[in-house]
Amino acid sequence: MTNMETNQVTFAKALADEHRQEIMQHLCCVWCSVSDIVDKMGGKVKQPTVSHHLKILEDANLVFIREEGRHRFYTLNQEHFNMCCGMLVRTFAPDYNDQLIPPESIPVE
Amino acid sequence: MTNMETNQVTFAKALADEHRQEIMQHLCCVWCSVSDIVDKMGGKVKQPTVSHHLKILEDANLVFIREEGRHRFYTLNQEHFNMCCGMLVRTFAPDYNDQLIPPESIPVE
DNA sequence: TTGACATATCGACGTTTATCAATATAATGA
DNA sequence: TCATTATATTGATAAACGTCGATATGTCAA
Repeated sequence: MTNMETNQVTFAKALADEHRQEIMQHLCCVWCSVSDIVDKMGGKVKQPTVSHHLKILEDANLVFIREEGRHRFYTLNQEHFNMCCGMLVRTFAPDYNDQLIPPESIPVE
Repeated sequence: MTNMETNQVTFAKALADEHRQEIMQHLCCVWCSVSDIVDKMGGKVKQPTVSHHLKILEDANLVFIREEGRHRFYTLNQEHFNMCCGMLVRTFAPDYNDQLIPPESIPVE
């Protein structure tokens, strides 16, 4: 393993495809089987392609997976997604890192 | 123009390369000429490659450019970077979107 | 005006990636 | 058991991408 890429690059690569982002939208807040996603993609891509994209999302830790019989259900891992975006902002937009304020720092009235 | 890609895909593609991310780090909070960057990359890539990467960042609106004589200075556009990350979180991590609160929504005491 | 410097562009090359048809694997129901 | 369904894997193909040497373009200094 000579050329291990960083988390931030893995994350960016996972997002760097139109169809993959559309799949991610379909998996946001919802559990879907592979064939569900194929249907939702409306013929734009075939089943093996969807499986391929899901594998990339899985390798990037961007989906949770639940196996049930012959089905495999996927949903978006929002927590990890949020964490990656946080890292990106801290790395590449440090001037804006303070512009969002964590709720616990706000005094109750 | 049949196949215009979304902002979020353009943004992700711009980040989806190890060397490009390293260049972005070198441009964060600092103005650099092209040859400055070539030097900072320590021989990993040549000048035409750096120019190529800078063009991709420029097309993604991720750098500010200042021309000065025969030099071209670049620096990271943190505001746009931050905005893109915000869009991504709203799109793909809506459950975490409320965990950070914009300052203007907080009443002064 | 000339030569050196800074950067962008071009053209070629090898690698990576997205895609699909075909097939393998595995679970289900008849 | 057997046909069907759901998904993953394989192998092939084309397109996209990163890289560099060579070169074009433009600026500066002597």
